[in-house]
Amino acid sequence: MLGCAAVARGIRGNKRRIELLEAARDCFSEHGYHATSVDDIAKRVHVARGTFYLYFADKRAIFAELLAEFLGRIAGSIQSIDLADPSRPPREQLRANLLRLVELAEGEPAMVKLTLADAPGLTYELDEQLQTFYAALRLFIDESLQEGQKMNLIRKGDRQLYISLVLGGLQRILLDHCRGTLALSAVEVVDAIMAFLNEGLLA
Amino acid sequence: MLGCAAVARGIRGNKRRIELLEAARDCFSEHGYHATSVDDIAKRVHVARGTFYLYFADKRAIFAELLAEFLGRIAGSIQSIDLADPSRPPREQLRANLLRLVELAEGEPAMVKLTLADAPGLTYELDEQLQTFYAALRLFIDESLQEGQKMNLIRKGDRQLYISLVLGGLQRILLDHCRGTLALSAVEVVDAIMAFLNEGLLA
Amino acid sequence: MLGCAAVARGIRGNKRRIELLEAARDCFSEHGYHATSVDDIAKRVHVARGTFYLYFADKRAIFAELLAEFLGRIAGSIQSIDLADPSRPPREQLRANLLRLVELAEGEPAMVKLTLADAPGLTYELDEQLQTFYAALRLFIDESLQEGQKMNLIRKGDRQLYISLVLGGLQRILLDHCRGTLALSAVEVVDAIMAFLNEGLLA
Amino acid sequence: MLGCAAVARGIRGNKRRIELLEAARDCFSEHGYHATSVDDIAKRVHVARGTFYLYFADKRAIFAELLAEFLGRIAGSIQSIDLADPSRPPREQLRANLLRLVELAEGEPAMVKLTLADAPGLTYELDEQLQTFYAALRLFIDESLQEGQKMNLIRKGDRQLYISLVLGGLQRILLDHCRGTLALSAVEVVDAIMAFLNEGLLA
DNA sequence: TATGAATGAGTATTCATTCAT
DNA sequence: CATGAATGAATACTCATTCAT
Repeated sequence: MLGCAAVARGIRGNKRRIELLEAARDCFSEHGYHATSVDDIAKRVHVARGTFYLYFADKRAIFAELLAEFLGRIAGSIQSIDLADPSRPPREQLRANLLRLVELAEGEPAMVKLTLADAPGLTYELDEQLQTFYAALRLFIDESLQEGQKMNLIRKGDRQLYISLVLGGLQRILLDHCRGTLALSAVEVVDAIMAFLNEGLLA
Repeated sequence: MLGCAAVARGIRGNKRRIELLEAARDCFSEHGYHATSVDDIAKRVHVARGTFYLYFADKRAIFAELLAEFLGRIAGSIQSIDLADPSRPPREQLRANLLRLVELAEGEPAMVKLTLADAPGLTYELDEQLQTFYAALRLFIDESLQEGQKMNLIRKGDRQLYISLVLGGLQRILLDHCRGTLALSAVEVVDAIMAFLNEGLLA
Repeated sequence: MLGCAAVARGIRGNKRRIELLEAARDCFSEHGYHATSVDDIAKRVHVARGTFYLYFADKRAIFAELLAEFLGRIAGSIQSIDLADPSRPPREQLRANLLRLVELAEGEPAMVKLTLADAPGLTYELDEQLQTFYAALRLFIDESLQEGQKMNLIRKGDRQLYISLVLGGLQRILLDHCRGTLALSAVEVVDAIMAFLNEGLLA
Repeated sequence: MLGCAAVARGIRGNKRRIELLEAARDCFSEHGYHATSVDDIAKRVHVARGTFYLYFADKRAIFAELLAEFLGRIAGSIQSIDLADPSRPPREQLRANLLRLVELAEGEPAMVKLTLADAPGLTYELDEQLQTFYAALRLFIDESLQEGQKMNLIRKGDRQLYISLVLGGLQRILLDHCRGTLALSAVEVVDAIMAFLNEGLLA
């Protein structure tokens, strides 16, 4: 879990760090950021409060690190679509992207909740962190859509609105999927999204 | 006599209540729930802290009331679609619903932010409040979709997933629209959504 | 006591402020700055911890205010020596200055201890505050000495060293006088200092 | 054999002790006692925190030891004045004492600051330590003055006050001299003090 | 109705000190 | 001798809430 971002402080120290990160992730996602005290996190690892501060500057720091790490994994799961590759049609590549995303979310339901439901509006700095990520993501998607529109793979229309629509829809689906509200497999989710993108909702 | 006096007080009292509600709405949307103190709200109305508690039980109460009132207005703006009315085809009715929603949001950007970005994950009780609303909304939409699928107006497929997708997309659009990120008029936004629902994104 | 520097917050509030200032002065002088907690100060006034923060931003603020107020009173007790006034010879004026100083100190033994023994080396900001005061004081004395040297009222020699010697001696005397170590009256103390300035120590 | 090993350890251990003492002296004089953590001291010697506690019981202990050592050296630099020695007139002996003191201070500016500016008001125990030293010093000076007064070498007057005045003045001069505020050589400083003691300040 | 002084529970954070390795 | 991870007591500070006026 939690990738292998932090390597400092030797192997022992890193283990404790990761324990704390996982405990924080679970506390935050169960009770929210504000309702979680540093002591809650420390207690969950059976460690004294002071120990927490050996590894993280403060409460925000551990949240920011959780967030940064997960946003990084999300970014890593998205691959640029190669329109020229004859062996992999664009729709296949898009589908693969969606599938990786859904599977990543499935494996980290707590982080999905933190990232999509709790993080927005927590702190100015955290919001910055998120805005930066989303701005980059939207830019990336915008360029892909523009390319697609040129090649008539994507319908004409306001791309920013399309992005909002798709991004929002996808976020909601990931959240609901992780919560178990949607009783579908990853593949079924992706297929349904693809169908929607292909034909819309109205017959 | 007493009655009259009481009513008079009631009316003035109501004015104060509304001032406080508006002040709270603006404080919350500007700085977030936790970064807003009861004193901030009271000061914005040029009233003492104690006065706040004459009108609201506590801080959560005023947020809950703001939320309930706005969710009520959202619910009120959505009209059931009458499939039998020959003078108003279903798509027209759906379009009208969306337009009312977008215009409602346009008029209350602060409440849109509070409802969609800040409220989730604030408190257990607030989450309950939201879940209840969304559950009812989803149920309502689900029934409409079911009806529409029966009559071949809506494509087959997992309705819950469709709802998540559309709801999430719509929420994101409302948020971005209120933030001014989307440089479109209400009608243009609605048209684009309708186009998406009609044909999807991929050409 | 404690002058009338703060007038804000109405009469009631000012009373509480002054109570807190006096409590802080006594706590600090009895146990030192670091060994005094905000709670100690509040308890001494039979008031809750939070009340302290209604009147002072933090612990340093109340110390800084005590110090500033007392340094102000010291400055106010020192009068420029008018060499031209035939009715009041310079020595008389110097004597009067010293007497005012000793009497001021006698009335505020706690503040003497805080200012002379505890304040130096507490905080960077506090040190600044003191340095500024002493720099101004030394400058003032230096000008007086220079004038005196011109008129042959003061012996030639390095003025900065003289100032250090006299200032240090005076501080020590004030401290010891307030502690009761010196079993003398204010007038006797002043007379002895004057004798020393006149003739030195060695016969 | 064991003895030799123990001594060897003792010698190395002593080296570490001294390194720690010097590091502590510099940390304390740079940032003050409270702003210096045990870790700061240990880090300065490139040693782990735990190592500190192999040599000193706690933080106060190392400060107390620094202080005791320096007070000891001060005491050692002061020689009893032999009034009977015809080859060395009393003023010469006094002058020599002052010169030794100023030169000692010049060589240890950090300790001068610690002893004169920081130590007073730090801890009850430390204050005791200082009071004991000063009491002994004052007693010693008092006896010398008494002797001097008997022989008409010292002016009549309250000896305790004289001591306060001279001690305070001397302390201030040593501090300012170490800070470089006084732009004089050790000899010049001593000469000025002697002139002051001889004739006072007023012409 | 309105006030605002007072409350005190709640938390983040620091750091001297210990101890297993 | 040396380490440094772990400890947890100690404290400053915030802020929702109350209540006497």
